[in-house]
Amino acid sequence: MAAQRGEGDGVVTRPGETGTEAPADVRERARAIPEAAVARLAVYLRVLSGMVEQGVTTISSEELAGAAGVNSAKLRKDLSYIGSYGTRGVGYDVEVLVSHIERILGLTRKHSVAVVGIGNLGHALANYGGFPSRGFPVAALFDIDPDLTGVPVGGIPVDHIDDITTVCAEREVSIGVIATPPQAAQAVCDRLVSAGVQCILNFAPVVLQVPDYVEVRKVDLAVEMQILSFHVARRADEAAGDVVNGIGVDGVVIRP
Amino acid sequence: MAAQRGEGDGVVTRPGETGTEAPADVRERARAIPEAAVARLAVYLRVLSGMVEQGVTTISSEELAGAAGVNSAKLRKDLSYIGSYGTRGVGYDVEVLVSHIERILGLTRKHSVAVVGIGNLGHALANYGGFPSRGFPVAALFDIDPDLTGVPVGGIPVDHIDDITTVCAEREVSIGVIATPPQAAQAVCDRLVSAGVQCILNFAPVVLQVPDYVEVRKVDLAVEMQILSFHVARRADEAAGDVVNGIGVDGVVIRP
DNA sequence: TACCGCTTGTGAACGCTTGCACAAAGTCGG
DNA sequence: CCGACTTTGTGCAAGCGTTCACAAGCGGTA
Ligand SMILES: NC(=O)c1ccc[n+]([C@@H]2O[C@H](COP(=O)([O-])OP(=O)(O)OC[C@H]3O[C@@H](n4cnc5c(N)ncnc54)[C@H](O)[C@@H]3O)[C@@H](O)[C@H]2O)c1
Ligand SMILES: NC(=O)c1ccc[n+]([C@@H]2O[C@H](COP(=O)([O-])OP(=O)(O)OC[C@H]3O[C@@H](n4cnc5c(N)ncnc54)[C@H](O)[C@@H]3O)[C@@H](O)[C@H]2O)c1
Repeated sequence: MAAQRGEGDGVVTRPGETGTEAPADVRERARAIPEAAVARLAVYLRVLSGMVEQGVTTISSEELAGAAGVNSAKLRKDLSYIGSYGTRGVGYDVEVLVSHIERILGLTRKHSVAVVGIGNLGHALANYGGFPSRGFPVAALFDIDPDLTGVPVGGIPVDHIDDITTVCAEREVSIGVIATPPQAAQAVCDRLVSAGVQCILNFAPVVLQVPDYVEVRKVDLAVEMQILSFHVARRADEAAGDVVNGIGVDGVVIRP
Repeated sequence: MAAQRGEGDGVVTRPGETGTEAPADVRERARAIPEAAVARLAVYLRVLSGMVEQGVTTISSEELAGAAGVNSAKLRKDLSYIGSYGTRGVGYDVEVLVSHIERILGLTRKHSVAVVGIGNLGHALANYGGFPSRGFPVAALFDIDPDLTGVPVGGIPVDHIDDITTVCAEREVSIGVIATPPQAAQAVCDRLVSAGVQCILNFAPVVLQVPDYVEVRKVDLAVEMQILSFHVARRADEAAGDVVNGIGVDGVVIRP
């Protein structure tokens, strides 16, 4: 059972398995791409797509880094993971970069998405135009409520959860999105996995148990809020603690 | 202008500034809490809250780690950042742990939330019961659409975006949530900051520019999808590349 | 052609995070 | 009261990720 990855996670790169070390082949010098870099590549791609629309043809690492909110050295290192497509003294060709990032992220293929749980959040997701436009067509919607079955949401009729296996197979769903109440999330997850879905995006505030070969990412908004809350508290402590040499109200040093 | 933190970010802990080293005070031995640990503490808190409801009074690091999907050593280290509240040979008192995590995360105070942009996503957020129940009451809703002004959503009437400064001050909003179209996000962000909001959760797929003292976290679902897509591609390459010693179709080694 | 200035790509250092392994410390049964 | 067993808390080492700094490379110019 693999734990899912999520927002606050630090190191998530799969470590190269030691032990069965393959011979030092020349081709082995190419590196695996750190997951943190993958996440940033997706951001660069979005920024670059905007650049293309504005008619920008060339961009330097400094400019792109500024637009993406990262350090330019980090940006160059991230891009170096996918190859050397820049021109020294000039910068990067925007369209070339876009196509290479898309290739690495596997966006040359379409990835059909299924949303399970068509409540408040599920409706918003089904209606969201940002998924199809970025290569993730929403191909199926599921709910347990029989009153919803057949009702079109965002142009797609809702199927009953019991049909999940056949429908997912028919429509070649590769990504499942869980937007059910937390109590139902694990069961829904299990059904998605049985249906052959190997990538899951989970909005329910529960830790899902899945086989190792399934990739789970979670989005927990309450956790995001709590991290922000921590920073509010940190700031308050800082302000109050300045007079006592940086010691927070609870005796915990916030900034050493 | 500080870049916002988000899902895939790795190291986000503010490094202790070297140079002006304060005298080695006894109280200084306490450590700052790494941001990665803060995110996990929020998860532990959620799991522990569930335990309380189930009537569990004591839990070992092994059990809690399993329920939270992390290594038990990591869990113990995370908990050690906030103090020593376990009993050797027994485990942790669930309620004690809950209260201490809540204290560290600043949840003893209520943090009022304002949602800006009451469209598909804004409606879902306003109706979501998970925020108030975890200490984040939604105190204000804003939209630019005059037809929405005054309409109650999730029990709260929508205010016009032009009133953001006065309303946020009146209701002591400390967290702003941006759910507007991307084109409007930066302007909305600027207005929130002017209104004194120092913590922002951004759903719009844009990189926000904010002053250093403002904390931004972003949730970009398309980026999440693209990370999943990368793993799909990785897997496909792995399967295809097994015959050529782990080399992906593009010559990029996915798993060395 | 030779030089100059600019930008990329990357080796190396540094610091954070993780995971191991174990002493310390407490409980429980006898 | 003691000894065996359980579990915490943490020093330490290894692994990643970030950042610095600079040689290498390219276009433009004289
Ligand atoms: N609404 C939000 O803004 C928001 C924000 C963050 C997280 N979440 C989380 O997302 C999830 C959904 O939230 P929501 O507000 O949309 O809830 P909701 O109650 O509005 O919708 C849940 C839907 O899931 C369906 N459902 C229940 N059990 C099911 C099952 N076994 N199989 C298939 N469908 C099932 C229900 O019929 C309902 O339509 C929850 O876990 C919630 O914690 C929601
Ligand atoms: N719907 C989703 O599931 C989803 C998922 C991921 C990301 N997002 C992002 O969230 C944002 C909102 O998505 P949505 O689907 O709810 O869009 P939407 O068009 O349904 O709603 C946007 C709302 O913002 C309001 N608005 C526009 N300009 C404004 C301004 N200057 N000030 C205040 N309000 C303003 C509009 O009146 C509208 O009510 C977008 O940036 C989108 O990319 C949405």
